[in-house]
Amino acid sequence: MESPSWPESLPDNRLKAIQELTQGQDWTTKLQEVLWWPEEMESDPTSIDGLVVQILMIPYRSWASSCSFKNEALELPTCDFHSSVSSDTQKLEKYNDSPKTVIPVTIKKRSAKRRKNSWTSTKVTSVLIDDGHAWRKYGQKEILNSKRHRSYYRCTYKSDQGCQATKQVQMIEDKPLKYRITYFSNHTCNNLQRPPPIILHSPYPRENSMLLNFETKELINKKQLGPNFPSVKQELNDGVPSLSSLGHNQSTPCNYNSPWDPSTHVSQAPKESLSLMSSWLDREEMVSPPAYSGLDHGDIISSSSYSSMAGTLGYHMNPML
DNA sequence: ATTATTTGACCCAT
DNA sequence: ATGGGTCAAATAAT
Repeated sequence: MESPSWPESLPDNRLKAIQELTQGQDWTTKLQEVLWWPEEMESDPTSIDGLVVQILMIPYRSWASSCSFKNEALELPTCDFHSSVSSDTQKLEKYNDSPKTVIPVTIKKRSAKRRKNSWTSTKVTSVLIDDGHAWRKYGQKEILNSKRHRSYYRCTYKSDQGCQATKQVQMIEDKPLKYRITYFSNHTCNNLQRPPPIILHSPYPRENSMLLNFETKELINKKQLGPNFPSVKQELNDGVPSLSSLGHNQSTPCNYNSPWDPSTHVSQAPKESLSLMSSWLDREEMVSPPAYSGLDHGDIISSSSYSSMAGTLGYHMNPML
């Protein structure tokens, strides 16, 4: 994975922590994809398991990487990076040694064009799946050489939080029904108005509604769980669970001297699962332009993908399962 | 010039 | 009041 260009003045351990978090964001995005479109992924359950373990290890590893600061707080310049996302519309003008430096940005007043080198991900699906994000349709157009229109969606929180995520939905076939869904840019918003999409819906919910049990690696029909199965919202605090809610239940207070080790709470993935994971990561359809890691600086901390996945994982820490 | 994409005002449902 | 869809116009890319 190619790391973004960080200021040279950042200490190695801080850079490492940043890279750990960046890697975690990338993995959670991939795990989200396999959960949203399991029929398109030839993934082995053990590879999912390994991926989950790796993701859960991220807070621990990034903490371990940064703990050599001892009494120095880990002051990642999240807000500054967030506003310094490299794009046509935002220009980084200055960055000096201090992580607290406020980076002046120039915002172009109006651009009707998406940045050329933005991250994209394309999926073809027979059902329009609720991907867990809030979208607002902002346009629809008949496309040349196609009988069917293309719909344009932007993140609901674009005005609130400046989230640049957009998606396009276009029907490409009637029989069998097929839609091409193209996502542009990662979500940078923190809002999770709806539960993470661990419950997968289709037009035929009785047949396809299911849950993924990380411990047994089995897909469970929702109806098997009965009507009292808790909703995700019960586990979330303001939609975004804290790390402590991820790693500790109520009866296990956080001990900062011995950080929670997720590998002891989730069935340990065999080493082979990591290689399996790598193999299907190679197959997945993320499309990134050259020399672009698919991550904006701001994604490292505030990625909704990470938050969403954190919610998902927190949910499955519920003893109900 | 043509086409694709985005903005912003407007309308409607809740 | 608020949120989401529609649509004409503006803007960018080719």
